[in-house]
Amino acid sequence: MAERKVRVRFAPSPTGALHIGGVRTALYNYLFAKKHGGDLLLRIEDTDSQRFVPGAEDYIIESFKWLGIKFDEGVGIGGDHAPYRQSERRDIYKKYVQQLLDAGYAYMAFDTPAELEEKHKEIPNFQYDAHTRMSGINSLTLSKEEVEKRVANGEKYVVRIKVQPDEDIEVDDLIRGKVVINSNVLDDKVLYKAADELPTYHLANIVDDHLMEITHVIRGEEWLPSAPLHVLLYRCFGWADTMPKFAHLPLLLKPEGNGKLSKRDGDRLGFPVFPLQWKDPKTGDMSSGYRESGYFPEATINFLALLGWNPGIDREIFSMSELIDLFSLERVSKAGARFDFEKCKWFNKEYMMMKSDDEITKLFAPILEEKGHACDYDKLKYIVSLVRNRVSFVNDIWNEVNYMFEAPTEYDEKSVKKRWKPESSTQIPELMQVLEGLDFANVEENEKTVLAWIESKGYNLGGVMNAFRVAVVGAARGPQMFDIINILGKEETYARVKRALEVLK
RNA sequence: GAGGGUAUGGAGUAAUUGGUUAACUCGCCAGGUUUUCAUCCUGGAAACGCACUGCGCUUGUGCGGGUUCGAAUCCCGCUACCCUUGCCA
Repeated sequence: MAERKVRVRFAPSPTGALHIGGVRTALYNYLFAKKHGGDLLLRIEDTDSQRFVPGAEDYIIESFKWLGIKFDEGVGIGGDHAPYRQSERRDIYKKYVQQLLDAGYAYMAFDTPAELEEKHKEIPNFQYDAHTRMSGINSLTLSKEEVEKRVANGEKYVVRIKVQPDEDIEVDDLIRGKVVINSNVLDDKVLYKAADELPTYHLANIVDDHLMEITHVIRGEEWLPSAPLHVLLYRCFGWADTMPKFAHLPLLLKPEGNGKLSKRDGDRLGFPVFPLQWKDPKTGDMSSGYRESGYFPEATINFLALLGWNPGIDREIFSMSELIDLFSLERVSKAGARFDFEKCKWFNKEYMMMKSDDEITKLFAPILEEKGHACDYDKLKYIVSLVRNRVSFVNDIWNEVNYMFEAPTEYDEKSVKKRWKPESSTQIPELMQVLEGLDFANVEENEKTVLAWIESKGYNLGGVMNAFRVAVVGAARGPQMFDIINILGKEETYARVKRALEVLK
């Protein structure tokens, strides 16, 4: 076979917000494609008319835009293989379904859902397959005339694949090696529904992957059991020689216990499982997103990349281009990866520390405004520079600087107990006298002066400064005191100390 | 029930493809630095069992065997968990 250009796809269903596991699948597809100079396509698999959710498609596109995962072709971009929305490819599927029917690889089945349910009840482990299909109502058991009559009457039927029994089907998986399944355990899966004139996933994904010249199918582990069916379909169509290679990714597991990570876990444990905030159009339920929670897209990507894959080197912080460079399916692990939210936060903090003061200040400015405070840009940048390494999120900065904008209304009990000593009541007024003649903007000079004074008096450095801190801030927190009073200014500092002395005694 | 997949400290994972003392990161604990917090630095516990600050062991990569001079890596059996089992994807 001639060397084909690598082409992979991410093919979500527009049934709601994009799950973070799906994001990781898309990421691995992206990394793989870019690593090999190939293309990544975005295909929308909306063949289930029942589960379609308006807005989901836009949500998906916006999510990837935020994350920095760029598609080369697909919905929202276009390309040579359009349309990329399966609901717009009806005629294509119809043609291929007919091909299967004509070749005898598939048949029409008229059994109603109720009839099938009945069979499930009657026969234990019932499945529509080689052993049971002859007792069904289908084009294999009905006369040609009867079938035609039913179709002409507009009777709803489905097309099922006719799986040949007693055959070992091999699936070569790039991550798991060879997986063999006997065709006896496969059922005659529904390929097409006449009711909405749409194929099911199984048929649509094979037809589209073939037509779109997909070379590698990288998808979640939940697809592994149906992979043999897909192999069968490639054979039925005569496309076996250009069949894509498969790679089934390990699942993202709940942080504790077992099972797939779900939306509920996020709600329950307090972390997002969606890239962007999502409001369910039906229920109105809000789900938080990484973006709104203050995660940087690069941090989210970095964290996700290392969940189920590792580059084999002792480093954890990687840019997208480094990830592309390092990525390989061989280093994807087989076992499901438990979602570690703490690690995710750590990543964000690392990225936070890599940002410039300007970047962070610009991100924080609107938050400050929201809190009802205005601040000169340069001053805000100065403030941000003082506290930025104490938080993991830009959103958390407010909690570190609120006292710079609002005088304390009460004093933290623990801090007072530990830091406000009897001698503080005399030392602090003395300190205020020392400060009186100083220019608060001269931080270094002031520090030098005050430290010298403390030493000359034989006071304890920590004792004086911490008491001062409690008086001004209201608690034992914050950056260096001389920076704080510089920001507050003389007037405000004196007012706060005065009040503290009255309250704390 | 059936079929498939997976298994290394609490979590993510590494281990030159059979090579000796199971590494790294997060988290946790302690110490140092500091004007509090954070950063930073150093150290530690943590992979088997138990009456878990300790003790034990037939030293331990889910469990039990086996092959081998040597096993997390290979073989056999088992267990647990996960996925699939829709006219969903």
